[in-house]
Amino acid sequence: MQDRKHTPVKELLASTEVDLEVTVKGWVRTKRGNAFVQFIALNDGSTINNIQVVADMKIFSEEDLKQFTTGAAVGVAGTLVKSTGAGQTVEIQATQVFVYGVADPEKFPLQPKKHSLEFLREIAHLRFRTSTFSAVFRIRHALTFAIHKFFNDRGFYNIHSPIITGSDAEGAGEMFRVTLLNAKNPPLKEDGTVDYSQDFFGKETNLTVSGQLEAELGALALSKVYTFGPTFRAENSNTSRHLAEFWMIEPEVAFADINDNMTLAQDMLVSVVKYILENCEDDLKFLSGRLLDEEKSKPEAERSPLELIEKLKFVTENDFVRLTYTEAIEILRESKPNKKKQFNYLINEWGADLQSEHERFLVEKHFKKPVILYNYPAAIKAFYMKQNDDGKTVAAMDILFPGIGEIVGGSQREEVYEKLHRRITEVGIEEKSLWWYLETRQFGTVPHAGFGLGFERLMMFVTGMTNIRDVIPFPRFPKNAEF
RNA sequence: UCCUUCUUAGCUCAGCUGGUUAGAGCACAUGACUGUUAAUCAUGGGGUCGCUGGUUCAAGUCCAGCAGAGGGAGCCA
Repeated sequence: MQDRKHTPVKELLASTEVDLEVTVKGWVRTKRGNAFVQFIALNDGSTINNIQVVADMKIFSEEDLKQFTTGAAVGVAGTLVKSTGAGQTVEIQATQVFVYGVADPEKFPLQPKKHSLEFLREIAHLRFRTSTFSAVFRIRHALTFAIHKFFNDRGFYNIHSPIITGSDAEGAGEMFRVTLLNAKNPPLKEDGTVDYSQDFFGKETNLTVSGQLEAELGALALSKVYTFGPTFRAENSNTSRHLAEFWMIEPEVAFADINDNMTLAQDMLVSVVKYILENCEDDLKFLSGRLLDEEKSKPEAERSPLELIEKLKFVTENDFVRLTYTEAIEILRESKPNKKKQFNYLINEWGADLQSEHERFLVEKHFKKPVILYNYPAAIKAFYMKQNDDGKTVAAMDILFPGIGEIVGGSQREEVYEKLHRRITEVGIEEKSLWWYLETRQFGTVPHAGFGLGFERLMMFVTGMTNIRDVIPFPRFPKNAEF
């Protein structure tokens, strides 16, 4: 049995031929039956669907199947036949069985029943074995592939930006320090502060919070590049939308402005969602059903008006709304919740930062579709963004998705040396820490633009999972680095 | 970090205004049943009621602290 070649369950289920001798290897999901015949639902992760193994108890003894319990790893040889039962088209009439690894039913935590996502998060080493998580992680693979495919098809080059960075000026959030210095007794400088010149890199280093600045350097030679890698934020964020370690996609394009940037982001989102709709139908159907079940327990007002697949199609079939920050403020100021003072933060004047409740209102109530907001007040945005001619806004854009909020944040970058330099001084960043970034504005600078897409946020949208900790295999968040 | 809710069997939960031996469903074990679809039916075992302290004749239940989790907010992707 061990040396016998086996066929993935996915292929067996798709087979149009029957009466074939086949071998299958996988994990037992459930076993049921009686003294005369036993049915085993077997899954090998190649698909969400199980194959049914039928064991005629005239051939097998009870002892043979005793270890075929939920979670056990087994091999089965037999004949692929048309099923006489209702739940499946084909099944395997077993002639030989083998147990690779037992799973003591008294101790194996997964049962053939619904478990809470919170419980499964505590056993992340086993949650791959559930239908929900196998579906989520198959989709995670497909989405990764679709993103690389989209950029490759468009002539982008993938850049590997560094994970350990010596730059502390990205300003995207708190960083994780990378050091080999003795925490109890670090070398000190004369003024009593830690002397990082004696550390491994001879300077302070951290885990990256963004690959954007490095991507810009690549774009100013290769024209179109993107990064797709892990990023780290040491923020004490305890929400269902934040992780300490997450994956980000950051394209950067030379000779491009804010409008090109918005178009690229929209095209990318539509393209990858389409890819998932076309290639992950079974998994999407399962997740959609799961979501419907979950929503049944919610009050009607909180339920989503569209089921998962409809929601994805809605994105691929409708244009995103584009409007400026200024227009958004007008809409919000005149909105019912603002006039009735239902917002926690009322919108009174231009310049206010938009809160989640405002973004939600625009996306979920007012437009009811993805919204791209652009031309934000300079005061509430990062130093590297292109300063518009009006003297008060920058060419920044955010894409807001229903249920998730900000999924993309990007901008045209400031390519004029003097303007960038002035802004860096204004916000109080040490100029010499960004000498290399500034220097690109002195040698062959061009207008360029890019954005950052939170991969896990996109995963949440595509899978309908509502907690970001459930769309990454081993989530990292405050007080948790298990596994 | 702030607000709020929660923590009872392996899992999902019930346990009212404190009152004798803490319940259910699923899972598990045993038995029954000739094709099941998270099979069904019967019987059975299984709990230091998150941790520490307090109030009380009496605490799963009330109070305080701590820890963890959920939801919301801030920061953002």
